[in-house]
Amino acid sequence: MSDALRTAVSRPATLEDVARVAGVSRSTVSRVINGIRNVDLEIQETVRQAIAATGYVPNSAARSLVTRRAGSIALVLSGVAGEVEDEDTARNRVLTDPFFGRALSGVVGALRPRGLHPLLMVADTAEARDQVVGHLKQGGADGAVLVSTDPEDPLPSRLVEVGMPVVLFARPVRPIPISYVDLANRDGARLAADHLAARGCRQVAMIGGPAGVPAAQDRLTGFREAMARHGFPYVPCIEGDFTQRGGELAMERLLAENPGLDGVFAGNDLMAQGAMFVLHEHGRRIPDDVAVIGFDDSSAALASRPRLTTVRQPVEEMAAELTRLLLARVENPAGPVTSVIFEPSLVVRQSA
Amino acid sequence: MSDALRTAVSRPATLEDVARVAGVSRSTVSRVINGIRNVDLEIQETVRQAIAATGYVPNSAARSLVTRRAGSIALVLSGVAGEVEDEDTARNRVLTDPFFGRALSGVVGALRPRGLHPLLMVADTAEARDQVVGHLKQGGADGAVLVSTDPEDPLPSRLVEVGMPVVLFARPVRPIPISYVDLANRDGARLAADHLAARGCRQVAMIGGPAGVPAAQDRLTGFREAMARHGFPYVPCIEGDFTQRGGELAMERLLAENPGLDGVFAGNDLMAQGAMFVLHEHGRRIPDDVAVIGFDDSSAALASRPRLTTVRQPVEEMAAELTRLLLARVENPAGPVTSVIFEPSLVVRQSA
DNA sequence: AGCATGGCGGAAAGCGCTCCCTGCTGCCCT
DNA sequence: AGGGCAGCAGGGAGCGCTTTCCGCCATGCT
Repeated sequence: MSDALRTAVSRPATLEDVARVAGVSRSTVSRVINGIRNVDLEIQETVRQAIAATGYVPNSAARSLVTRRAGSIALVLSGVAGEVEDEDTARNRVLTDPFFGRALSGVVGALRPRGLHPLLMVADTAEARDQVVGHLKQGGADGAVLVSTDPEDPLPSRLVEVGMPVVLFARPVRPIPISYVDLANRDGARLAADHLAARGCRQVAMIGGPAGVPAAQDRLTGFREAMARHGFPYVPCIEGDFTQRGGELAMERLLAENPGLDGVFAGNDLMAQGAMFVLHEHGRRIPDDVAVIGFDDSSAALASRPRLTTVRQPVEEMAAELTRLLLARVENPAGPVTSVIFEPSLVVRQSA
Repeated sequence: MSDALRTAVSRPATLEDVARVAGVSRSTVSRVINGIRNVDLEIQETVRQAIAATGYVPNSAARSLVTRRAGSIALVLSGVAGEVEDEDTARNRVLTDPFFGRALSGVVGALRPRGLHPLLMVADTAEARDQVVGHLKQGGADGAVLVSTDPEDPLPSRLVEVGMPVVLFARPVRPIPISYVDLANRDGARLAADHLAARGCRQVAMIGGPAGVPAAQDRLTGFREAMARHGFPYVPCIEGDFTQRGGELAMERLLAENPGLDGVFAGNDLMAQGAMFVLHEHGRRIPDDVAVIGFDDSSAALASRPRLTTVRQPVEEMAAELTRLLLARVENPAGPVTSVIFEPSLVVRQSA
């Protein structure tokens, strides 16, 4: 026994070692460790002691080899390369975006109870995408949670084609058999419109997200529809790129074209923040002269002054649910493709 | 051949399959894939074609089993549990912190050329820490980059003890044999002090980080020393917790105790931002009435109005270097323990 | 011409684990 | 009282890969 202990120090203990110490076979030890089926209680105890004595930890590579399970899932950030910026800057922008942090938090939270951890992959170039596909095919992960910023991203369909369990944050542009979570974006936009109208705003405008992004389209459509119901048939909209800088630029133009503007709805909080800065520079008081509503309820909403009234998107819960969807698919790849749509809510603070 | 191709479709191709198609042995194929040693060029070509034809991808579990390399490294965020907040909130705060995003970006950037990806682990509870240690011992990752917010975090020494390649972001409180990167925090604080003094500030104060954090201590010491050289023997300091809210609270107190204050140095940008809000509420103009300097040069610095003058910490480069340090250690565990100290720089914008 | 030399490919031994299959024991049912 | 039939433990195959060892052949030397 002391011999067994000694070898355990030099070389990591194996099942064989534990079996020898416990005086049973490998199979029995394996049974105790995994689905404890058909093992005498007394023997179980002996084995457990032997495990403790040897300091045994199962080797995950060996286990993966036979079970064909990696025991990890990939979190892929895809299609993030801007056209002008370089790779590093683009990666940086995405990873620093509060949205990403919240999504990550949700994924981690959902994975934790299963003892799993996400493998973080950034697929911002064609080469990186190949690498991701390769890694998953190698069995480097059992499935992937995809957060794609580019609606034309080829990765989702590629992964679905190779039979990988994949789920998507946000509805895909083209219908493909894939589970996803999304937000009822139109409803969110309606919430904002109703609030602005109730405040008595008579000349509102929107700073939209990139035209190609479905969520951005839905927010615009929803906003315009709701405003139309309130008697405002046309709402001007300038397209932004979901960054603060983009919001500033859009606001400048909006203000130039509509000096009498008294309400702004931005496609996300970052752009709303940019808009508020510009409004401030132009001497407009918020919310007295111009009311501003954002979208997301990210940390930026609380970190701005005045504090931003915004449409809350429960990103953490959405990411957690998405992860659960993936896990279900990993368990049962033939299972149904499902999607869950979350309802937004309006968080009223000071800006509107 | 068509038969070989057909089976390759149903079941992932193995080395054996490739060997059969190429008409060589497993060993040869393996040699071609890895360190191409002693293989005839013509045969290499044949093998490569066979690989392409079968769509072969090496199974990483099998490879790991024999090479004893996981082919991934862990990025561990440790000791993040606040005392009052719940687990989810704490995790959220850390993952949403711009500092984390930048660090992550650096790690990913350094890993990319090697075709590696980080496994993200959050070790905020004792249980989670055990899980991390377990996972690493199982061979789930070849090493770990540790970003620890709590200076008393037991994880670094625990991992060093079990012989895991580990590196640390920021100098450990107690000296342990571990490679790390850090910033010359005192120099950074001096930069801020010199700038404030040069502006003609006569009554400056500081909003420090948590007293237990070495970096926070260094920034305070460095600032006080430099201010003393400028003829200001005492600089009041209120401790914050590196959050915007903490900065607001500290600023309120500072203002109450030193109404004539005309310069503030905050231990990080988030707190500086909070301070600016409070200053604004109290009718102080920035930088005319009160000059404000932050620390980090995070995205928050650019996202605030006026734009924050701050001490830049090259987090991305530091994280990248740290990752390289880890990789070196994984390659050669007996190698020397090294640490790299980065120099900060002052980024002058509008707030000071 | 014969022998050492070295480049090159194949055979086979595992890496540590899971899981199927077999065989043992003790019990119940007929 | 004998034949099954659970319940439980062990033997062993094999997951897909790397790597050592060995033997083959062609070359260069004496």
